Amino acid sequence: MLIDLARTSAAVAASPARLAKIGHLAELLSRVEPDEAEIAIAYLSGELPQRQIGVGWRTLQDIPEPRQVATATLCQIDGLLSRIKARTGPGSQAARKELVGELFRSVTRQEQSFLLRLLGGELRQGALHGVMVEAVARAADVPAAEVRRALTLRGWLPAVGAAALTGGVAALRDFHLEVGRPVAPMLAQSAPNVPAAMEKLGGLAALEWKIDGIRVQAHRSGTEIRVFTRTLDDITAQVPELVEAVLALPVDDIVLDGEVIALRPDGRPEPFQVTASRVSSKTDTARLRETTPLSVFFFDALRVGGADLLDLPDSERHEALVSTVPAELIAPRLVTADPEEGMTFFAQVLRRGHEGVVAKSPTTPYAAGRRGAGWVKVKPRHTLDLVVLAAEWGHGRREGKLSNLHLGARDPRSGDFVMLGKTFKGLTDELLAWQTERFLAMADGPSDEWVVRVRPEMVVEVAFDGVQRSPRYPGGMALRFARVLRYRPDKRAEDADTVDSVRELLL
DNA sequence: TTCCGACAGTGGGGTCGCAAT
DNA sequence: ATTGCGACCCCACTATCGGAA
Repeated sequence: MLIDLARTSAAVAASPARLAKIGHLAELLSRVEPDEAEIAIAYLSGELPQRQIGVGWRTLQDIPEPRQVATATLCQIDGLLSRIKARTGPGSQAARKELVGELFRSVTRQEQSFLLRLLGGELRQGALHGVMVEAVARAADVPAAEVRRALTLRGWLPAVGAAALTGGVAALRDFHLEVGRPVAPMLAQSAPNVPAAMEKLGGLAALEWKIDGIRVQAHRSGTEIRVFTRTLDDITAQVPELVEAVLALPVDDIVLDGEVIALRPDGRPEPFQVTASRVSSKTDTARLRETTPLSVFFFDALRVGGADLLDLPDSERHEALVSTVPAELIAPRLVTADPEEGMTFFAQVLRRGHEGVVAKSPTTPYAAGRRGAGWVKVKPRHTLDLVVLAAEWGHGRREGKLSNLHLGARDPRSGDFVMLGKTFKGLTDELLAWQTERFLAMADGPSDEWVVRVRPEMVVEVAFDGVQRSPRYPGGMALRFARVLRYRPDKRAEDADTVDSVRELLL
């Protein structure tokens, strides 16, 4: 029953202790029917078996009154969500809205609350994937490592969890790396500079170009090629250059990890926006590849010639990569234990216009789907002193606190401030409390339900990765990945950085 | 007893496709 | 032709729990 999940979710949200959350989830899983296990695991880890159904925050406004008695089963809900997803074409928005209304009319208030959070993509119960893996392990009475291993190879926890509940360890061992079925890619931690990254790895490190493009996982079985993104979406049709490159390799059973990027004729990278536009365009690919060709840089091999390499150390996987893929398709790499040499390599990468480096431990296996300690990325960081123009009320654990800051640079000609973007990052609870009080006292001008405008007096030091062209902001530029470093009460607005100094970074 | 790895949460800018206006 | 929504590309950072040291 849906009500069982709603109650479990509420209990999970109410217990701060992770072990207690795991206990609640495992208890539910231990009494779920086999044919509904997959749905239950998906919902309670914040996912839908349909993945996306075309319903977002807007469609979830104006929810009808609930009913009094809970009767909905998981299969009924799942069926309705599939019908919603299937609605496409003219009239589909109204049809979806109607079906969403039907869905919410058929459940109680507590179930509505659960479904709202689930469909809105914000479960807010302090448990998603990571906690659910532990809960599955406990409910199925199998080691969590076995669940994680199967998940690595299958990429979809509801399927793995359902198998564990019905078939135990034996069923989990049946999962293998399958060519054509994507594996959750390994992610990197970060460090402020190359020596720090190398120290994290224990000295010896393989440094590779960090390319500012789109992560790709390329599968080939015979002459069949499939290309997947970080979230395991299939983008094969959008990247014909990559398909041809993989088809030209001498091995026909292979899984590679890499990055695609649009390069200019001189070999320097286009801005990320250009690559993103090219890769997400589904029409006119033939013409686009003439004007904006894609290049690929592979940096890992998960399978070569029928052999799974996930558990091998990085150095051996890279050897396999080098022996199968031509050098011009591989991210340049330097193995060194010398921080000085590492810094030189970093400087060279930046001079060529690329984003930074990823330092890798030569000994670590491929930690699929995890932010493994074996990979550490390093990027340069810019900072500016900007002026707070407004602040937005936060959500969730930031409810009642002014959170998201509107940032402006000084325009020396007009004396006005030009907005360059927003940030909510880098703020501690203490800082959130302080700025809420402070900005309410500084409030000025028209404020609405979400935004409190303030007198442009408070200077804040902001770190960011770069400046990009913006179709949205008045100065035509915006900061990428802005985050607060600290407030500068010692500075006045007149001391803040100007739009001219920001524009210089746009080059 | 302290340290630190892993997770969840809180949102950022930009782009596309599609349906509605 | 334009606008709004949903989905997805890139992402940083803090708080917290609980096992490791």
